[in-house]
Amino acid sequence: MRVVFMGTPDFAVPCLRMLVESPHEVVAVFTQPDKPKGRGYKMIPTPVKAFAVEHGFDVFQPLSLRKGEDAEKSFGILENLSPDLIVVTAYGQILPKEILELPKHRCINIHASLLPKYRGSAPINHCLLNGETETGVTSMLMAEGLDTGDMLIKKSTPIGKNENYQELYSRLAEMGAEVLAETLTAIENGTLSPRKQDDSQSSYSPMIRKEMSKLDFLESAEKVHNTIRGVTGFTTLQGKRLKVFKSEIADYYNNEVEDGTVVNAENFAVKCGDGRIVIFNEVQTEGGKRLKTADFLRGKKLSVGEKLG
RNA sequence: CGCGGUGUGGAGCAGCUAGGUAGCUCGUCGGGCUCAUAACCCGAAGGUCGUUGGUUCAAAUCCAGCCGCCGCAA
Repeated sequence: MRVVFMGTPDFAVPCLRMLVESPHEVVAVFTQPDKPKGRGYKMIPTPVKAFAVEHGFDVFQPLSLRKGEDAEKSFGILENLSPDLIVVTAYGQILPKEILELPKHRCINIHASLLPKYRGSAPINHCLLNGETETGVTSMLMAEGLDTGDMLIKKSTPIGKNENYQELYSRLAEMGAEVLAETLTAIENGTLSPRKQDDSQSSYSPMIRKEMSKLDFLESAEKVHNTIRGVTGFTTLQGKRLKVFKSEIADYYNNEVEDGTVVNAENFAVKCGDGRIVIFNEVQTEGGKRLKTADFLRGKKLSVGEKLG
């Protein structure tokens, strides 16, 4: 099949790689425009673009597919390419009806959740924030609504108790490629069996806002832990910003100190609102590297009784 | 030219403000103690102090450029 691929972040790369390794022909790659990013406003290509360029694909980066000059041009390009299928995953743009109906086999989307739950742009984060124990990847036939299309193939996986966003993200990205492969096979064999989503069971996961990652030690240890896992928590230690990447919940309690107090300086254990303790396992201060707590504490003096936040 | 931090033996840091013997915690190696241990004791190896140049009798430390890593912001 002649396939057009649309995707933007790392999550989409395994799917594109899968297409490269398949017998299908990738005729074009669409990705979001490069944006000035990082310190000094350097222009950074999207991961999908970097991969696509490396493999010699034509890359298009329209500002919008829905309106304006770019949208018209893009539609013209797609018409000319006359793809059999458009594969979309984590592209970051909504496709207009004309495009959805253009390819012979329509457009399919790879989404990182067990639909109809966690529709929207940040399913993985919200899954972790809510302390889900299972998630997965679903492929669907794209419809006009946001992630509302009929489901094709769904794979699930348990979520580790202390698994964080990055870990789950990369697992699901690989799983996405598997789901895509199976979906393509089904399309070729004509064995697709689209299933409608049960809208009454649906939920929506909006974009992550900075404020969501601020740790609030008045909350329960579980909530704090889930924030760390889902969106990488941050707080303040000795006047400096401290990011927390990994954590676990201790099996003991402490109701004698204020919330947010360090109760063990040897493993960076902090008391939370419900009296339970969260242990930080991987942290980073501004200017510093990301470190395992053991390494972090070798150079940083931390004492019991210190308050965070 | 967005703001700021940082680069010191294998790891994490101190030392730099007021230039002049390279320090701490840990790891590694050797030995000892112990029924035994990631515990304890003794000892050893290992560093062009990111890089280039400047100031100086003397630079990890002061000055300038370059490179790398990171926080904020976008």
